[in-house]
Amino acid sequence: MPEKARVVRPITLRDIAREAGVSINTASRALTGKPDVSDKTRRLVQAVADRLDYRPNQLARGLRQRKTATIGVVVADLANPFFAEVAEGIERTAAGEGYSIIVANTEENEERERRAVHTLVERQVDGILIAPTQSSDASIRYLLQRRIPVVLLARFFEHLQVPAVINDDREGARLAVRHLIQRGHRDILYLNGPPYNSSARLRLSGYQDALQEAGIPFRSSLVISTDARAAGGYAAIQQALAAGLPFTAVFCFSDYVSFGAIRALRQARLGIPKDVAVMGYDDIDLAGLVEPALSTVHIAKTRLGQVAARMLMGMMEPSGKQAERVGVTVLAPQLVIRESA
Amino acid sequence: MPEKARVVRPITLRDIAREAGVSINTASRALTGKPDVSDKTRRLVQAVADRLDYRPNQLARGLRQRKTATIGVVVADLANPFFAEVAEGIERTAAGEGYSIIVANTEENEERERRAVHTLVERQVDGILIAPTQSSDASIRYLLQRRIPVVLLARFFEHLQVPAVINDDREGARLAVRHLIQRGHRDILYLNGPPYNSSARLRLSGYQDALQEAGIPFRSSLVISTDARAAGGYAAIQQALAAGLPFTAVFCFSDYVSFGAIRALRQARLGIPKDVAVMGYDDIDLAGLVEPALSTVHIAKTRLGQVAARMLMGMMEPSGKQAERVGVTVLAPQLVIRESA
DNA sequence: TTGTACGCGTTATCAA
DNA sequence: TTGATAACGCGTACAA
Repeated sequence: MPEKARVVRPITLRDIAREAGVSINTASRALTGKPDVSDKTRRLVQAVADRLDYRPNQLARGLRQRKTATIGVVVADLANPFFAEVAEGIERTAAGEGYSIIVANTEENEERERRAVHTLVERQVDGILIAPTQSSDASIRYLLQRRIPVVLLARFFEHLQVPAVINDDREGARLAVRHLIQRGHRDILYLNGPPYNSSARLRLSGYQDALQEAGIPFRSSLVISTDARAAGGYAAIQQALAAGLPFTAVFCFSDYVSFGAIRALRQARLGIPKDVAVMGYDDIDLAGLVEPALSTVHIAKTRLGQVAARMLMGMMEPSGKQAERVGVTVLAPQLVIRESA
Repeated sequence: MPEKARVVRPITLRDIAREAGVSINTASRALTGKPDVSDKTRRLVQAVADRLDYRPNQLARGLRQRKTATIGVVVADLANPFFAEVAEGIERTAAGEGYSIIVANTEENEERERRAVHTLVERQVDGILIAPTQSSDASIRYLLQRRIPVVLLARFFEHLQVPAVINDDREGARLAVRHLIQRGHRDILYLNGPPYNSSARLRLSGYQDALQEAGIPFRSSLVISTDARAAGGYAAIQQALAAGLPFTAVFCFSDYVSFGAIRALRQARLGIPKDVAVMGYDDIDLAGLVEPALSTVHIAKTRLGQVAARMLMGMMEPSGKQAERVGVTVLAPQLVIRESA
């Protein structure tokens, strides 16, 4: 007959206290490094805790302290290298300060975002980092109203005063398109992201800025909205080619879109950059590894995550700044010229 | 003088109870869908809760129930598309069942893994999914000893009986190398991962299997260990070329390694697959988008995450299976022939 | 069907 | 310097 598995009850402060012959209170103070504990008892308690491998229950601690050392991270798509790198920057920074992160995916879905935010609130996270689906700002307003520290990632709302860490999208697009123009292109296709996305709007402005500087008239027919994925870039190029749109260069909303676009161009037997130049945006890891190496606009993704996390942790301190006083941090984009343009 | 910001105290069950004119207990039972509550009071309580936008404190609930509906996820590198996709599969599955995930990165560092596991234990996660750094099994043994449900991701320990969801690495490598042999290659370089990694060992076996089947003698000089990153693949090829190693094909531990290898081959003016055929492993998103499109071995990454999450959630149920009875799930790899080999 | 009392494990307050 | 006591917000016996 098999022995019944003995369920090991976790060691609590009470166990430590009993074993060390002190009160629970004293055990707590000793272990949390509070003053007003004699060195002798502190060492004793510490020794017992070590021996029993005591692990404080952070649930109980959080309940009591109204502070969980947890940050909620809400992104559109974890599998997207852009967000994955941002998340990595956040995780590293948070872990360094003793914070854990709860991660939720929205897939750009408003309802999933709503649920994710509620879940995080119920789990008493100390603050939230979120790349908002911008079809609605309800979740953000909800957090503001509940006075929960929040910092937006990579996107922002013009009409809402919320701290954010973003890339200078307008400038980045300007740099990219200016580069294409310098290489002699005048018919530049722009495969943009979805219009509700703040980056998409700003990059479109940057695209227009660069054209205007060069005295090239803007043609809305050369701007195609995509879903910002590779398939979108692929489809958009096919569509452009079929429609007989005249272009010698393509500026893409993201590196992913570029990869799709390049694939479609190749299938049409167009050489890159010989026949058509291509520029991406984001500078994901693989951009420099493919053939032709992708010319693109670099965003400091881990840095973005790191800065956002630091900003949030600052707001979460007892004496931390209020959201209204934090503002928006804008990261400078950087042009990366490789082979595709 | 600025008005002092009134901190809005969160709504608790007590507030609901008072407002609805019932006891806290009744409020709780009404909201958690327990029986023994009249429809009338249930509706009343529910209405009050909705009106006040009540959010149950999951810390308190978890403390009381000894169950947090939280899964700890420990991976080597979130920014690696492989783990990012696995994580996505986990998140989706978990969220669908009301679970949240706390994510930690180890960067293959044993010490970070140790800390991550302790943190998760202290936060009372109901179970842990982990891609173990395999330089040590201490963290895994710790979890087993504490009887915390754990499922390994993509890697496993021969000497430890721990549930795991893995890819059939040996078979995958066999398929890849067999394919190269069928294309007429006999001098096949293998850029392997680090030797402590279980996948690296198994894929090496698969490589040897395929050679043996074809009666090709194994030469250890054709196996180079890399750090499984693009830079590693790049360096390994340079080294192989410099050493004058004879090879007409390269099998790589991962797609990332392939990209690095391809870059180095190109710089040496070698055509792919004309002069050298290249096969990867993983089939990350971008493998099919680059030029030449990468031939590789497909791993169902989101599926791996999904299966692992389901397995873990099964073990976490009160009547759930014990770890010893769960076993290892092996996912079948799939050969994907594109252009590079 | 409803309410009272207690405990989950911790920290904070206050008195000794 | 230490200890008793009361929370934190919720769920669960048990009694009404």
